[in-house]
Amino acid sequence: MALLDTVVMRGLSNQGALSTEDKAFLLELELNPRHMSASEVLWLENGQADLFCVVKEGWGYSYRNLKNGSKQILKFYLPGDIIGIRDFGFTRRLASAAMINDGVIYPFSYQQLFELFGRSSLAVGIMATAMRQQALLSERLVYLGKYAAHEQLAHFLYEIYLRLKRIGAVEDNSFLMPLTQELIGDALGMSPVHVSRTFSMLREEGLVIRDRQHVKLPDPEALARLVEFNDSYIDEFLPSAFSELLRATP
Amino acid sequence: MALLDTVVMRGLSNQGALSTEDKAFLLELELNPRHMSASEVLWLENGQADLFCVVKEGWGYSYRNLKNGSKQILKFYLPGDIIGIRDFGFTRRLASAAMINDGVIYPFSYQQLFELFGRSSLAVGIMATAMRQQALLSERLVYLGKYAAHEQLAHFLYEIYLRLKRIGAVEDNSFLMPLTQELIGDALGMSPVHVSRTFSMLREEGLVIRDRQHVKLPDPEALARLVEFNDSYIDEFLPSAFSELLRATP
DNA sequence: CATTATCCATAACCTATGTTAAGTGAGCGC
DNA sequence: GCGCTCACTTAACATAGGTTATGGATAATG
Repeated sequence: MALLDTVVMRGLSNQGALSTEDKAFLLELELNPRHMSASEVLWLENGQADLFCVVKEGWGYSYRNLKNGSKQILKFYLPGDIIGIRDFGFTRRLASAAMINDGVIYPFSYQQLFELFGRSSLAVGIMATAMRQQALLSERLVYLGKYAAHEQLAHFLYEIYLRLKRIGAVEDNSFLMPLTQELIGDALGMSPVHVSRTFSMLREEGLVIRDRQHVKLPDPEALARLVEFNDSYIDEFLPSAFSELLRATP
Repeated sequence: MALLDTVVMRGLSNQGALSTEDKAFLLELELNPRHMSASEVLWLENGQADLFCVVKEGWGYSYRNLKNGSKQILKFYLPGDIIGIRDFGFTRRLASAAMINDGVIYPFSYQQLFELFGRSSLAVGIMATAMRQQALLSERLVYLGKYAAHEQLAHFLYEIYLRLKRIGAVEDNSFLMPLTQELIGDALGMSPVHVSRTFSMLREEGLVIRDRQHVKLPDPEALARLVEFNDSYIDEFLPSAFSELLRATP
């Protein structure tokens, strides 16, 4: 029962929180264990997201390949860890995953996970929202790790731009951003002075016009190109991933 | 119906995925809106984690205060965002949260969220696992943002140490770590050369002994002090947070 | 209107970390 | 045993970004 070997589950089980039904359900969930060899890829970025795995033996990791040829590792997975719930709520993988050394994993389908949430698509929605937040966090981590200040800031502004656009708070490529440069610095891990420098840089390149809280991106697409913005993680119409599942489970 | 104003929920609703029961449940969930003024704190790190909020108006942010006096912002929250599900599954807050400007928020209790998951503490377990992953991610982000290389590496090693200890893979303060310095560099956003330099530094200080994959931490507590490791996010016996809830909802 | 506090821009200087390169030792195939 | 390759170490040099400081807007306050 691989899922039971998960740290949290083991805790729940010890406390008697898992009902007999729960345990029966877990057994039902179980697919075949899969033996993996070192460096074997579990899935690639943009691949179909339809399952997650419990790592039984060996180490794995998830990572994003970057435009400059390097990669940013998001997380190492040790035995007992669950790999791949990150993408629950998305149709495609946001990051690749691979093994480091030989190991054994137990795959579970999202479909099964979905059934687990029972009748409430509300619960699914909450879960999806949480995963979407995590996606934003991961993306920021990637930029913190490997990109230069002007790329980070461009990425940050573009993200805000997209998120505001979703809720109709962008007009004529302009929006209100009630942040001081100090706050932005605290978010991007850079000194306020350098935030200012970097804003000046972007201004000179005609990418960002800013007057206090008023921000205008004259050419959002240019910004997006600069940072190779992968908007699937923010713009994807999440629930579509569920509508299929909903159809499958009447 | 603030929760319905959430991006994901709106999507679900549009697609007719929400049943009448779901919607009734949502209505029931609703507490009173709360008017917040600029800079007002929603909660502090280590405070009790018992609710989350939907931001209706204004901007908010979550952040961690760092030992060096600065802070790392984890996320900005815009209208329609949910703030505070991050801590679902923990008893205490892992990060503080505050408003940036004036606004309105709708609080919801974790208790209600818990009921939403219905009879399945399995679902709760999955959710908690996901949140725990996010906590690790946040912690890494904090270190990427504001700490020097040797602090980052020390933190990384201590995290691995704790995680391996949980699953009984540490003996006599030693463990097997099948990572190259290049992989570690890809995780910490630093060049492999600097990983080597930094390992040398930690070795000279007697904090880390390493021979290829064999790692020994002669004095784990010293490492923990060096990085002010907040182990609540990794070591907390998560399900205890639920046992109360379970008792409350027979 | 005067005063003060914020926020921001720019400059000069300093340091941590990236880059490139060369050398060492362990493992492994031949 | 010989010559690979791979992982690591150390050194010399380059640079992005931190730090400190100063001045100038703009907004808040009396």
